[in-house]
Amino acid sequence: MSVGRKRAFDKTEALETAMRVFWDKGFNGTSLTDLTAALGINKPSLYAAFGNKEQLFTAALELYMTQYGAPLLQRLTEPADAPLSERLRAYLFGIIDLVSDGRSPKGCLFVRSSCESGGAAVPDEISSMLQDMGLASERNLTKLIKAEQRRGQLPPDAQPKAIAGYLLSVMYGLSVLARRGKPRKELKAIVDTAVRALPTDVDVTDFGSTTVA
Amino acid sequence: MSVGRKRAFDKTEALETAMRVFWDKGFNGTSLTDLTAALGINKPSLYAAFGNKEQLFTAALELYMTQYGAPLLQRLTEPADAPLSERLRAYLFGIIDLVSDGRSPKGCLFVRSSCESGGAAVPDEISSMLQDMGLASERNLTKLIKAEQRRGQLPPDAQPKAIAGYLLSVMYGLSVLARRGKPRKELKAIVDTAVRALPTDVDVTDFGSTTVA
DNA sequence: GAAATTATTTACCGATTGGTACATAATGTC
DNA sequence: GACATTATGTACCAATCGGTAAATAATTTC
Repeated sequence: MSVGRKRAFDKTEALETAMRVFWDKGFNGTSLTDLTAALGINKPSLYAAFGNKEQLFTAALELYMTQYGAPLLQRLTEPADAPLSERLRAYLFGIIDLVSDGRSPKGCLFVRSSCESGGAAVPDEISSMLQDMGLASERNLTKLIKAEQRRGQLPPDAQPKAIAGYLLSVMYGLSVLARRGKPRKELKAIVDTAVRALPTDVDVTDFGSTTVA
Repeated sequence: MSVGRKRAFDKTEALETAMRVFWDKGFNGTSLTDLTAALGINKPSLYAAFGNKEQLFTAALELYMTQYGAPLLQRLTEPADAPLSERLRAYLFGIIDLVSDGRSPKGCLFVRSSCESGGAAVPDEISSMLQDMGLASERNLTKLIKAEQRRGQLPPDAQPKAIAGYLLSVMYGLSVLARRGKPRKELKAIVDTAVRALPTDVDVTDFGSTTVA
């Protein structure tokens, strides 16, 4: 197999730990000392395994999105026979569980990093990565909303892009409120309000386009 | 009047500039060199005028809230004869103008600072200040919603706390999206969706509590 | 004009930052 | 066991961090 001395730590596990440190302290707020202390390894080992701080952060962010963010997406489509409002509710409840889990830092790593980035305080590569992730998730959500509209889960005059942006806005807001420590129960009440408010589950089967008069 | 050498810079103006640096780079991302460079003064002058970095930040945050945030609040109550939905719309449009103004850093200083704080990466005093501000604005908004409900601008079964949280959530989300550079027009479409969705402006004058059958 | 007071300038402080050179230890190949 | 290869530990680097001591410049009071 591989030649040379074996790594004394689990790389996947170390990345997971690093992710949580960034999640808690942000990119700028996390020092190499924070990382090596949390991972229990020295700097040369960290650099040999992950490159530099910036590369470690991008790897951690990718892990976060694929391991924590992406799995929730299936709640948006399954079960397919459930009304859209219920699937949205399930999805947003999943987001709440993620951003207000007592075992993890409060809030969302992606949201906090997005707020931190943009200026000159964060490397450009990280900023553009966050930008791309944000735009991609927005496109995907818009596409999904459009499909739901075609299925009759939303009125024909609804604007998928605005609705997708609206949902993202609520999601991001939940993350900020969770970071502040807002209790899970209250976050769920917000989601209930946000979902109930949407023009979903209107019965748009065409049983009379002319009003009843 | 005052004795001794006169300050060579305008303190108010300097605080305004410092605020914009923090707004752009965050507390951790802003160095004293960033500040002294932007203000055109050197460190001892900065320390003599504002204390230390932490105190300068809190002063900047307070300026931000009173000068940029607070004035928008009157749109929530005036004109008093306008429907609640229109006032909410006007308020949120004001927020959009604030967080996506080309002449200022994108996003909201309060939101980005809230995301940055909480962990050990930001001094406790700043974190608790942000916490207090957040809770205060939530209380105020809830109180306002309750009053509107009493005036009949919201149905009696609406939950003021959840609605206030919902509005804050949308607001905060808008700030995150604005930070990412989402165009103003799209942000306004989101607000339209968010406000139209609310159960406002329902005519709750009691013209029949029993359904029509 | 002397004294007291306040601001600015220069130069510096110890600590920490992200990052690395180098010697040593452990592993597989031959 | 010799050798190539990879990881670890120590010790270090220049640069920057937040913050300050001390000398000088400007201003009011007397």
